[in-house]
Amino acid sequence: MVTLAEVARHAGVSASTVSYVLSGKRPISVATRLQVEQSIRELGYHPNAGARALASSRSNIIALMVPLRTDMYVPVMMEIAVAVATTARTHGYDVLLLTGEEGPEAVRRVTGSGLADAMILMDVELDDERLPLLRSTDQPSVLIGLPADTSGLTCVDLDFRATGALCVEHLAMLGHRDIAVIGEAPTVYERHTGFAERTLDGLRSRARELGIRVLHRPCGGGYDAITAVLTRILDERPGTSGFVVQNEQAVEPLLALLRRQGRAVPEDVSVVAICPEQVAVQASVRLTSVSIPAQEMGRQAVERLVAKIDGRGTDEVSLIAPELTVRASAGAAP
Amino acid sequence: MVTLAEVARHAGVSASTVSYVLSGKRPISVATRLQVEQSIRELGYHPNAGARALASSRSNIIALMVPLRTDMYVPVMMEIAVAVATTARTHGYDVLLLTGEEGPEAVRRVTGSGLADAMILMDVELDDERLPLLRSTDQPSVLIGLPADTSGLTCVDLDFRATGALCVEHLAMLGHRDIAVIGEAPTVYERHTGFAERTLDGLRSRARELGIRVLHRPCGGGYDAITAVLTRILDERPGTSGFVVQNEQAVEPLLALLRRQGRAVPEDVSVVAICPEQVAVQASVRLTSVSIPAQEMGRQAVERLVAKIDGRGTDEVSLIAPELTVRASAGAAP
DNA sequence: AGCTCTCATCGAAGCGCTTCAACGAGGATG
DNA sequence: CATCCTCGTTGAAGCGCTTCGATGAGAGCT
Repeated sequence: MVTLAEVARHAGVSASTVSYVLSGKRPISVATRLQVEQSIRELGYHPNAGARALASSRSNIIALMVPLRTDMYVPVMMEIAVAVATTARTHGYDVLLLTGEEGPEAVRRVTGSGLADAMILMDVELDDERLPLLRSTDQPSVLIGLPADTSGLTCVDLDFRATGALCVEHLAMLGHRDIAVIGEAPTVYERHTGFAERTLDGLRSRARELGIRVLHRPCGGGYDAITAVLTRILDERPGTSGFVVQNEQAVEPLLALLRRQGRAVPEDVSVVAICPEQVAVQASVRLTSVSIPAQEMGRQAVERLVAKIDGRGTDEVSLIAPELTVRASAGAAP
Repeated sequence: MVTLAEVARHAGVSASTVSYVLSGKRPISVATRLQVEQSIRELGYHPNAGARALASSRSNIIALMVPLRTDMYVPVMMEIAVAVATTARTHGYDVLLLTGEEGPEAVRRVTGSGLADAMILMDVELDDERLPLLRSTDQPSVLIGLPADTSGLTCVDLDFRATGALCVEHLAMLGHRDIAVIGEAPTVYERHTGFAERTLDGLRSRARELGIRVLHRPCGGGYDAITAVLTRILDERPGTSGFVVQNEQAVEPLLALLRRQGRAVPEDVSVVAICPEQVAVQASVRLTSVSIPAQEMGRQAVERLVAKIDGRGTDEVSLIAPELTVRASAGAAP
C-alpha cells in the first residue's frame, strides 16, 4: 500500500505539497505538479479513504435509503438508484446503499458515525418517522417524494398533481366525459405515500372544473385481481370511455381485457398511462403517457444535495413538470 | 460530535478500555462494561467510521458492482442488491453501490483506497475485463454469475445448466416431443453473459438424451418484436407443443398470442418459465416455473464474502440447485 | 542596496480510533 | 511468607491524511 509520504519522497517534495497537488487548495508550480503527478502514476498511489475522512471530516459518501417494498414498481427505484450513483460519481461521491429495514435507526447511525456526508431518502411517506431525525441533524439531505410537511426539507419529485390534471385535460380535449382511474395497490394508499393521492387530487379537481366524471379504483397485483377490478369498473360505469392508469402491472391486463371485450383502443376506448417510458413503448398498444422521469429525479436529487454540502443549497421543493407524450392509445371519444 | 475520549472520561476509564468494550477483543469486568455502556448511551456516542477505518485498516464496507444494462430483468438485480445489503448489515457491513459505468477502473479505485474491504460483482461476462484485476488483488471478492474461467474465483449462481435440463425433463415427462425455447434478447447472447448459454446447453444435451427436438430463438424487448418471434416459431414448427421461456418480457405476449390462436394452456400447449417467482404467480396463467432465487444468491454471496474476509473462505463455485414448481401452465401433451 | 510583498513549499499538529506492551492487584501456589 | 500467575486495565504509539502557520526565495519598489 503506497502512502502519501512515499509519493512525497519519490517526488522529492514534502507530504503537504503532494496533498495540495491532489486537492488544488493551494497554488503549486507547474514543474512540481508534473513531478508529483508522475510519481503518483509510477507508484500507483491511491489516497486512503479512511485517513482522508478522518483528517478532513468528509467521507465523500452519500447515503441512499431505498425501500424494501415490493408493491412499488421496482425498475423505477432501480433507475433512480443508478442515476444517483452515476451522478454522484461525477461530483466525486460514492453511494452507500441503505435499505429501509433498519428504519430511522439507520439515519442516526450514518449521521453519527460520519460514514456519509449526506443522504437521499426515497419512498418518503406523508408522515415519515425519519423526518424528525433529519430535521434535528445538520447533515444535508434530500427527499425523493413529498411528505405532508416539507418545511425545512429539500424535496425532489414529479409534480403528480399536475400529472393528474394533465391526464384529464388530454382526455377531456379528446371529448371524453366519463373516465376511470386505475390506481396503485390499496397498500400504497394505506401507507400514505403521497404521490398516489396527489395524482388523484390533481386529477379530480381538474375534472371538476371541466365537468368530467371520475371513478377511481385502487388495484392490487396479480393478473386475476386486476381483471376483477377492471370488470367491476366496466360494470359500474359502462359509459366509461377513458382510462388513466397509474399502475404498471395493470397496463397489459387492461389492454388484454379490452381486446377480449371487443373494445378497440383507441377507437372505442382511450388509455392514458402514468408510467416509465419503457413500459409505455413496449406495451401491446403504444401508450399515450406521462412518463416518470426516474433518471432526472435521481440526478436532480444529487445536484441539490451536493449544493447543500457545499453550502450553496437552499431548502426548497422542486417539482418536475410532467410531460405528456402522445402515442397510439388515446383518441377522440366515440 | 462525541468522541471515544469523552466517553472514557465520563465513565472514568481509559480510552483503550472503551475501545475494548466496543470490540470485545479483551476481557472486561462486568462492572466496567456496564458503566461504559451507560456512558455511551447517555452521551449518544457513535464511533467515527473514518477513524476506525484508518486505525484498523478495515472499513466494514462491501462494494457491490451492479450493471447499468436495461436488457436484463431489473427486478432480479434489485432483489439481489437488497438481499446483499440486508445480509451485509447482519454481519456489520454496509454496502457501497457501484455502477458498471466506471468499468474496471472502479475495482482499482475501491481496492486501492481501502474504501471497501471486499467486493461483489454482478452480471459477470464470460471473459470479463475486471477479472484480471480481481485476481491480482488480495482483496476478497465474490461473483454472482459464472465467467468462463473460474480458477481462483469464488462464484455464486443458479445452476442454469441443470435448470435447462430440468425444464426439458418436465416437458418430456409430460409427453412433449417438440419444444421451443424463447430466450433472452440477442444482445444478451452477444455479450456472452454465460447464464443464457448455459441454460441452452443443459437443455439441449438433456433433450438429445431424451430424443426431444429443440428450436431456440432469442427474443428482444417490445410487444411487437416478441409477437413476431413467436409467430415465426409456430410457423416453422407447427407441431411444437411445449415452450421453455427464459425472458420475463415475453411471458405475457406468448400467453396472449396462444389465446388468440385458440390454443389453450395447458391443454393444447405447455409452458415452462425460468423467471422470478412473482412473475410466475402473477401471469395470466399461473406458470409452472423454475424460479430465480435472487434473495438466496445475494445472501450466499455475502456469507461467502464475509467468510473470505475472516480468512475462513475458500475459492469455489457454488451453484444453487434449481427447483421446478408445478403450477397451471404445463400439462400432458395432446 | 535595502526593503517589502508575493508565491511556492515545508513542518508539525492533530483528526478519533485500535492495538500492543506493560503494569498493578489479587489469588493461587510452593 | 515470598513467588508466580492471571485478569483487567492503562499509556502511548501510530494509522495516512489535511491544514495552518511559518519560511525562504525572488521580484518589484524606492
